[in-house]
Amino acid sequence: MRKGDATRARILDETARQAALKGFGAVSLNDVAEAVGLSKSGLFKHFESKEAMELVALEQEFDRFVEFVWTPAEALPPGRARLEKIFEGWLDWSEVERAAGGCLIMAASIELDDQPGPLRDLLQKRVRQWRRTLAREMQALRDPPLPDDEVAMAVFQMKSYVLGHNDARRMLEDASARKAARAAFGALLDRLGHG
Amino acid sequence: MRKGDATRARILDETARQAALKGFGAVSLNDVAEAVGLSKSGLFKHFESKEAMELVALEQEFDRFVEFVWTPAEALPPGRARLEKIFEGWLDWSEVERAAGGCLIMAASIELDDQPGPLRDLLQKRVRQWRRTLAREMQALRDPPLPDDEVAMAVFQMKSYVLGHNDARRMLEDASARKAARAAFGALLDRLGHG
DNA sequence: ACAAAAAGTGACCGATCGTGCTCTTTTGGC
DNA sequence: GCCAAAAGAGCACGATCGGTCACTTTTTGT
Repeated sequence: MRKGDATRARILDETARQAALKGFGAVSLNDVAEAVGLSKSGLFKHFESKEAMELVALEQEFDRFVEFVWTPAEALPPGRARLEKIFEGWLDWSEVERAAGGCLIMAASIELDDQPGPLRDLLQKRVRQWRRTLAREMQALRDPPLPDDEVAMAVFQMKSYVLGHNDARRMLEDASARKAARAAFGALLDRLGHG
Repeated sequence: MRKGDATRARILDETARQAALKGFGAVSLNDVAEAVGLSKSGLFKHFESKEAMELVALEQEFDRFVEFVWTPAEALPPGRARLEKIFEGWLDWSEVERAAGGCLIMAASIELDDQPGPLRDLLQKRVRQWRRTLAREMQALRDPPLPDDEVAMAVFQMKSYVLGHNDARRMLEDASARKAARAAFGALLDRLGHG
């Protein structure tokens, strides 16, 4: 069964890649199968349906995100340095990840925000979970900790800058996007720091 | 020929509605035709291809955006009040517009950012144009005007908050999204005001 | 080495995709 | 009211969609 696991992993990779590029709705089983060197029916030995395949691919993408963005930051002590590490890792992720397709999570968030189903449910669950993680890190910035609504506002702004960076970088092709995002986030931390 | 124009307008409306809901790639001529009460082939009397139809629909969506967000603000004198009006109008647009589908422009930006073609070209052109408009308004905030890079940063943050609001509102279903966006933008204007 | 289980193929299904064609109905200018 | 032109219907096309099934090949545990 080890051979099968490797194939399964390649299928999931390719699914995530194509979903980031063209959207989940536009992923074709034929294209995925061809890209991994399988026949279309071969896919069904690993997943019972296209939707099930996409669900696992999205789940795996979140795991990869956590490992890429969170795990390196976890080594640092809670506080500003850790938050900056998270932020930089997040920007890296949306630039580097999946080669040309951009961040699958952001793309899926917009594509699925009005299409009920298991994909949307998973997305909502994990994105909320990530937001709680960010809130916890924000609270570690100050002692005594910030009130909840101020933390929520800070998290809102942090995520906004990541989204803005993605938009500026990918759609506008603005080379200074990262500088702007970094400056905005730094200023946010400054404000929180000596409030 | 007036009858034809009315039908054409309904086709474009429906195309934009479905594109906002499911993405341009997932719009089906059959669905559009059915929704406007036409046969599929009837669509081709108004547009020579699906892509041409989508292109006009997107163009019209930008015109609508300008009228909805910019035109009401234009009545106010340049400065903070006008910028606040723009920002509020922008948030309204992304909440109200197209009923359930969210803002087509944001959705298309993410869907098409890596898919070359006329749709992407149009998108890029109009989004850049809108950004220049915002920059001009930001410059009117101070006398002497802000340096260009500070203006660019302010525009970056403004758009980021709109994107963040959209994400929080639609994906996270966070009822306080608007409050957070408004607070963040107000603070940005404060910083710019007495810099 | 051998059998069982897993992995993968190819043909095929009904549905739907975008699009072209011919034909009929409707509309607007005179 | 007539007539050309515009608007639209209906059908069929080749391609592709997700998915099934019977069959063959490969891998794995023993």
